[in-house]
Amino acid sequence: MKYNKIVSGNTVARLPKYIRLLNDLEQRDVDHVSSGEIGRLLGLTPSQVRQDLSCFGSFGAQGYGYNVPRLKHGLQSIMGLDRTHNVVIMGAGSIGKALLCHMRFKENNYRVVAAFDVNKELIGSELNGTKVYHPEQLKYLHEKCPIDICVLTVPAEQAKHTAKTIADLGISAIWNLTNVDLGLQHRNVVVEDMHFLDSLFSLTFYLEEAQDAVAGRVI
Amino acid sequence: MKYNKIVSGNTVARLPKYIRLLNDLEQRDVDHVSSGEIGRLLGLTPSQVRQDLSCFGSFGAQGYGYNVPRLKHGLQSIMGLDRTHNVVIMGAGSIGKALLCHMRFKENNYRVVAAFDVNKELIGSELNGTKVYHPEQLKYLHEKCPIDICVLTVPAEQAKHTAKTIADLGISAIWNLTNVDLGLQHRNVVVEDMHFLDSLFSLTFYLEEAQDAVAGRVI
DNA sequence: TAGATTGTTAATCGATTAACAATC
DNA sequence: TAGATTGTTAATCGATTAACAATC
Repeated sequence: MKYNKIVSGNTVARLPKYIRLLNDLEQRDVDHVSSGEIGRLLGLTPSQVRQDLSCFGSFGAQGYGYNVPRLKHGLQSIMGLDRTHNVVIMGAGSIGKALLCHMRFKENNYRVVAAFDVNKELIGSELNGTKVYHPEQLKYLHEKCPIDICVLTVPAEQAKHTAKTIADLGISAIWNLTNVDLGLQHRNVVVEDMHFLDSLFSLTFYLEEAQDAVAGRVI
Repeated sequence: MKYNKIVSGNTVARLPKYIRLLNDLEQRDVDHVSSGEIGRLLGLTPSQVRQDLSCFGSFGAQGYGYNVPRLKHGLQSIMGLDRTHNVVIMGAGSIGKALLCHMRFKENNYRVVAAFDVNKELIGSELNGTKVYHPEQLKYLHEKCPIDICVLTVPAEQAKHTAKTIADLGISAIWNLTNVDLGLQHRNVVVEDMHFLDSLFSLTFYLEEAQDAVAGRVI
């Protein structure tokens, strides 16, 4: 994929929101949309929308806007969502299980190849059609069927160690849901953190701030 | 809480990371730490750390740095984490259950008052010590015991409707884990989104980008 | 005291917003 | 054609980084 500009992290974080909106519009049979309308629906300025999209090429047409399916497919291709990615779940505790049952992996072109857990009662069983293995099997699985993304849902104490194992095997992406900073030294592994507690703490901060404002205290 | 400066969203997003680090340091009996050391451990510049902290007052001492417990308690107080917040879980599906079992709510001063679900088999049961009610009970519970934070883990189709109900009841914070943009009009409700798919999509983008770079393609 | 490190002011860098020629 | 809207360049705004006096 060839880009026109350097893509900022903020832009990348907005791409899924564009895709989400475009899916909505497509389902409602809207065939085209302007940057102004996209902005209105997502709380962005028209300029921002056009700047974001122009990082990846020219999707629109003057006087008309953007063709919804075309832009959607364009963005999906840019994000790699049109290719199938092999995924494994490390840790079949309740968060792992919840993801297995409720994340629309298949619909979004992710193939959940296996789950891994040290719990002997789980090993050999199936969770929503995905078989659970002992973690030491990961190496063999990866050799047989290369893993693109490891979803890390092990207990916090095992997070760093498991992450290192994954990175050492040469798996290139970790989706980290452990609320632990992995602190990996590997250059060639991409990590995306989803820290539940961090998010809840931020919410709490804003809640307190809003209540202070109502109480008339100085902010 | 009185602040020196306007606190940017980026700064707020970093506060939980400081707290996480300070907890670590406290457990290892480190009694003081410099902005340089904090920066090294979190991948920030010393300046950035000092700028962030100076939004909330003067926690440090020249030539010494920051006292770990003092800074930790200071930040916790600023974020409101030293006060107890009443929480309910809307939607006791597998994500709701996973949160009930694995989020350290209690240890972090959140009191999970109740869970709500339309599933008749769940109503009346207990999940990890939390009783499940029919959603229409929320109103009465909130009158009896004011809810600070609603955790939204209902299916996507019900997300917007449930959010509106919550906001109409006057509950001031929603932690949204539904992968849906709620689009609330209420000014006085604080929403924090945790979009699983958005996060996975961002990871996928970076993975593709990294692979393109390895393949020597132009970026 | 001398070295270390803060809090804050100034400089730089990057992201957002505005403006506008091109054109559907 | 006239109105609408793009893609891009320039202007503005905000966040990060650097510098430094104050001082533990």
